[in-house]
Amino acid sequence: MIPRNVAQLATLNAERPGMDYALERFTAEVTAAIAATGRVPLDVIELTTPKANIPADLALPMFKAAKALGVSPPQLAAELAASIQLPATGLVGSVEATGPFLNFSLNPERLAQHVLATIQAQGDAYGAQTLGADQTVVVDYSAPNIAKRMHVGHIRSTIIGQALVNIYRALGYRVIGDNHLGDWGKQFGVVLAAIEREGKPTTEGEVALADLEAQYARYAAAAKDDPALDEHARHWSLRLEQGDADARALWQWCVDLTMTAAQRNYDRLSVKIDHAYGESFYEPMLADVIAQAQAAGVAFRDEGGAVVVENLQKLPTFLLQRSDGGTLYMTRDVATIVFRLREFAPRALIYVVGEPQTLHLRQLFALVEAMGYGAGVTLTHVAFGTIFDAKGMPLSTRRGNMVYLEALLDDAVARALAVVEQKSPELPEAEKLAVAEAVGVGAVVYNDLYQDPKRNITLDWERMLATEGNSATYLQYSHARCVSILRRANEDGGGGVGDALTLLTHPAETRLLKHLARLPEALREAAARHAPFVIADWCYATAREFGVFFEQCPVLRAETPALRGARLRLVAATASALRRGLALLGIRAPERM
RNA sequence: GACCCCGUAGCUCAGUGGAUUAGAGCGUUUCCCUGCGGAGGAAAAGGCCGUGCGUUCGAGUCGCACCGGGGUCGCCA
Repeated sequence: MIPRNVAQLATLNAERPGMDYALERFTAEVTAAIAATGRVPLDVIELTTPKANIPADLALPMFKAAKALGVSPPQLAAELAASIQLPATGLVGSVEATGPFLNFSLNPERLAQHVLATIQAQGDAYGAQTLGADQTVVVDYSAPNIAKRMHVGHIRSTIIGQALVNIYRALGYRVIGDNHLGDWGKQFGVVLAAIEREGKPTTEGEVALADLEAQYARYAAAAKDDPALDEHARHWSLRLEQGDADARALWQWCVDLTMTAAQRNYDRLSVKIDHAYGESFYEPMLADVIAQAQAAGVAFRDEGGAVVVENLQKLPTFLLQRSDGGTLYMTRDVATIVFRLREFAPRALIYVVGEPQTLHLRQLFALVEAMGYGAGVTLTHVAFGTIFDAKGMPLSTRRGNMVYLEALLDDAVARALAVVEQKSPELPEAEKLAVAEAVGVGAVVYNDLYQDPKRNITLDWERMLATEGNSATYLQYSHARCVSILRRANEDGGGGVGDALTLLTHPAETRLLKHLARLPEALREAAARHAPFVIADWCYATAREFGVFFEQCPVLRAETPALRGARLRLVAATASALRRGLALLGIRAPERM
């Protein structure tokens, strides 16, 4: 649904007023100039971005066109280079034939003017687009279990999901985040029975949740040897499903306790989820789902009484209802999709769920389609890999190596605070704490977002909390340096003279400007691939280019006041854009650190 | 047994069909503070892109088969 081809994008952008980013305009100008020659059929114009070692910003490979015209690619390239007319005041600086390629370069002066004006005008919204206007996307993410602490199993869904929400919003989509709480099913009966047996924990917050987990574990262990306990737990879950007031009240108490604790984690992670309907919400719709599936002929009741779905797109057989009449999470997931389609009329439904659930979601999507709900909506599973401990073992409560989200954040912040104390002892205490919070939490978030979500992650404290290289800290540090320069410029009495942005033609300046200009494109790619790491990559490349610029181009002591003014504008834009990129990932950017 | 994901530098990762040099970071070895924040910058060394066939003018990228790692497969979520 999101075009990937650059030429397509140029066309698309031209049709959308209000979108006039430098690289899109550059591409449109190049496309128009090529078309104007009348030599190349429009349908073979496929512009590509040359590799870094090629001194050009856009290339037209001539292979296809040359074949169609019966000439050699280098010959056609040379011919076009000689005859093409470039707009005099546009962003295209030059065109050159290099072998079988026609290479186009940006005009540095006009690029500088365009990019800096855009970033300054857009501020915190830099990169905003209208691509998704009038289209709704529902993102299903986080999904903690009620009466339990959030652990590393939820952190990936939460962080990746929120980044995707931010990215889609930036593209203009109406995005609805839904927290599909694990608050139902047979296991919740055990929670209630355990509380009945041992009483509500008198502790608070995460500690109370830990107590509930312990109660749960004791009850489950006892029930192994005592069928009566198991039966009692089942009875509690039944009371819950039938709306028993006491059961419902106790359930609500658990939900409130869990969500209050979760909210503190969400606040620290800059996570805000629009809804939290949870599995329980769909209870009244389940009978209808089962009936519909049978009516549609995709499910049938077998001899044992279970409702079965088989031979669906060659997928393994699965159940929609247990033989004892109970429903399954598949049943609730179908109901959830039906509800979301009716309630939000989305164009796409995105599930940010772990890779082990791939088969379940394939079955779910196939079933929903077979029931006739597939039209006009794209169902996507953004599968993320598993987190292992330093020894490569899966994390589990039983194994005793489980890592809980709050503890993880606290630990990361404590370590960051030690670094802040060492590097910046002059900061006020309150600011030290704030910086440590941003740096520590940022490290945890970035550790999850800097690479493809599909990959498994091995928990490595040293790497996660790295303060150099491709790390959150490096990005935050780059931002703080920008702000520092701007602050000192103000203290010196003013930002410099005028806005002679055409002076920004030093190679380091031009490279930085080109990277800044790429954020809109990075946003589209990140959305199309459901891959926040594209934004992380952009942030990192920007910080690196700024680092080079910082070494090579003095700002406050620039050769002339005009150049100083222009460079200050570039620094301000870098700070703003970097802050924007980090915000998309849910990472805060302190002014000092 | 079937299906899904992964395999690129010692380690962690980008590279989603096109240019005689496959890119980063960490680690290793060297440099750079009489210039704005050294949580920086520059340089070097380090690769039969898991293996083998194929498709193509061209394959890290596409197809098939193997090998290695992770995962899933009717009454849990």
